[in-house]
Amino acid sequence: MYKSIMHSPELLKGTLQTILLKVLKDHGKMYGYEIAQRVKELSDERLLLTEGALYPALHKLEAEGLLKTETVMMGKRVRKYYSLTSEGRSLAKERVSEFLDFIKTIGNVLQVELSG
Amino acid sequence: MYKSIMHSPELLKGTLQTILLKVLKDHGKMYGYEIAQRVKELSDERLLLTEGALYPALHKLEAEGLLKTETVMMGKRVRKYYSLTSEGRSLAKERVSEFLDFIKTIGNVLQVELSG
DNA sequence: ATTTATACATAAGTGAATTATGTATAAGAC
DNA sequence: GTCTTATACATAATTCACTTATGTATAAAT
Repeated sequence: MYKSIMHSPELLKGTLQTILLKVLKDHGKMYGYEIAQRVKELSDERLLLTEGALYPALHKLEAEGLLKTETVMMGKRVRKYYSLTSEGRSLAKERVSEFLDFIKTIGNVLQVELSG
Repeated sequence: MYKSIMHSPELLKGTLQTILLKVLKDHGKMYGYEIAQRVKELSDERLLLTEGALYPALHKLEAEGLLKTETVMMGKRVRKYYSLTSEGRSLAKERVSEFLDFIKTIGNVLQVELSG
């Protein structure tokens, strides 16, 4: 994935950036693989980020100045830690509130109750 | 659109089918333009379905046997009414529950409250 | 010794939607 | 009476996020 177990992978489109930003906001400095694990855990195995989605998305956010990186050698293995820049932090906030607007709007159209 | 005013049009991807099925389930036999108007109204102007998204989506659902059609001449103008088949009805139900699962899962990952 | 987990990366392909066009009738503005 | 807007359908070209597939390499587990 960013796929799977969720029956409608299409629904997930557009949420990846929001998830990356918010998870980094909540958990601080993290490396790619760690983010994937955290998301898997938080989603109760429902959201499995694949490398093909994850890494390009992180690179893009970095290129846009929303994330900053720090590469660390763990023994002989490379780890690239990502954290939010100040712009990243404010975008995280914005994206989450957009997501809440989005589900409220769709909820109205679908006429469903959105209670936790 | 299926776009616009909503700041993150990306989020909308994958919800169009669900919306079409559920709106048809709730409002019965409708034609394309009418569906677009209804969605606009239900979303308080936030979801504006464009023809380029709407008609191909309806055609696809029809081709898959989820919708049936009835073409009517209104004076000299054509109107194509769509309604759910029984498979369409059951898919509508499934899609809505998938959507609820989806927002619950994403809500957990984003650690947000989803109260109506 | 072999499989699985950790850890990164990128290229080719898909498919839903966007953007752009096209056709045509009816109503409303002025 | 003409011009604009609304009604009502349709489809082709393009975009771009994500999927699928592949590649490299170390470390742990069985």
